[in-house]
Amino acid sequence: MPELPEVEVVRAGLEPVFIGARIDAVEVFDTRSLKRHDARRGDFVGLLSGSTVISAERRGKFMWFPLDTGDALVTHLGMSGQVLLRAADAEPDRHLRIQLHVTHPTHGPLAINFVDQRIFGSMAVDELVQQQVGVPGAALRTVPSQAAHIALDPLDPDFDDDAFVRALRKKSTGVKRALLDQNLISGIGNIYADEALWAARLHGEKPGEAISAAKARELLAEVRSVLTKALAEGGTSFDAQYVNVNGASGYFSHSLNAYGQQGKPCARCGAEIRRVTFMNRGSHFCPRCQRR
DNA sequence: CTCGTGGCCTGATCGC
DNA sequence: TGCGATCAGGCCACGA
Repeated sequence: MPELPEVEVVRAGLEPVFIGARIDAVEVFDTRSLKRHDARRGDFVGLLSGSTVISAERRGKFMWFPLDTGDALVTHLGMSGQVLLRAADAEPDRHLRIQLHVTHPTHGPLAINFVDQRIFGSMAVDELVQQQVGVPGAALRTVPSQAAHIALDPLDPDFDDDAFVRALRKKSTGVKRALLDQNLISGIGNIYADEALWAARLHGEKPGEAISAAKARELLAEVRSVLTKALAEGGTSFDAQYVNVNGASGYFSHSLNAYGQQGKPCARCGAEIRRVTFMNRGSHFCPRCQRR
């Protein structure tokens, strides 16, 4: 459920208290939350203990926190993950999977709780690698090896619009599948895919190769618009002290035009929004505005 | 190589 | 009241 805007809100909220914090101790309550951690690189707890966080980064839905050891703590929220900032002596949260005990130079001792009901998310310690990605001539990027295959997100200044349009227009598969392909464009999940397709008046099952270059650029513009609006709403709604992204209450649901709107009139033409199952997930669209 | 499907996972909800 | 089935969808492994 957390897509780019929600993940960015978490990243930005953690940044001021995480940067400069030393990780004193780590408790893993459920090893399933370490499924993306490669144990051959070493013990998760051992690799983190005693290290200091340098920065807070994000690409698409991956977040990572480079450490003074040269590695990075990688976090993916999956479907239901949260990173909750708590007082050091706070009561444990429900579904607490991993807890970091940290000390920050000015904020003092804190607990950082990785909470994840459905365990689609994860934490890992991974090595950082350098890569060339994005528009030609863009500066080298440093990224965890496990996120190196993830494309830049469309809000990244180095995102290559031309390359995206070319790649989309070579695909025989539906445009929604392409929007959800994190190797092509990152940060978009089911909700904002449906929203962007509605705004661009595109049916999600329309093959990429059947979309004109102009329409592809329009879609990209709508993707950016949807993500930017959600980011602006999310950025104002969270508590600076406690970061809390929750699929139910934290979602920017009051401004949705397609997702979850089945049975309601289309805000543009009044036709009834439909919901169908596509790619094993719900797809919401206006049958009049969005023709296949 | 591209494309499409199944599996992981828990809790809320629904029908009987 | 209880119980099984269904649904939600992030990513990845795998097979065609």
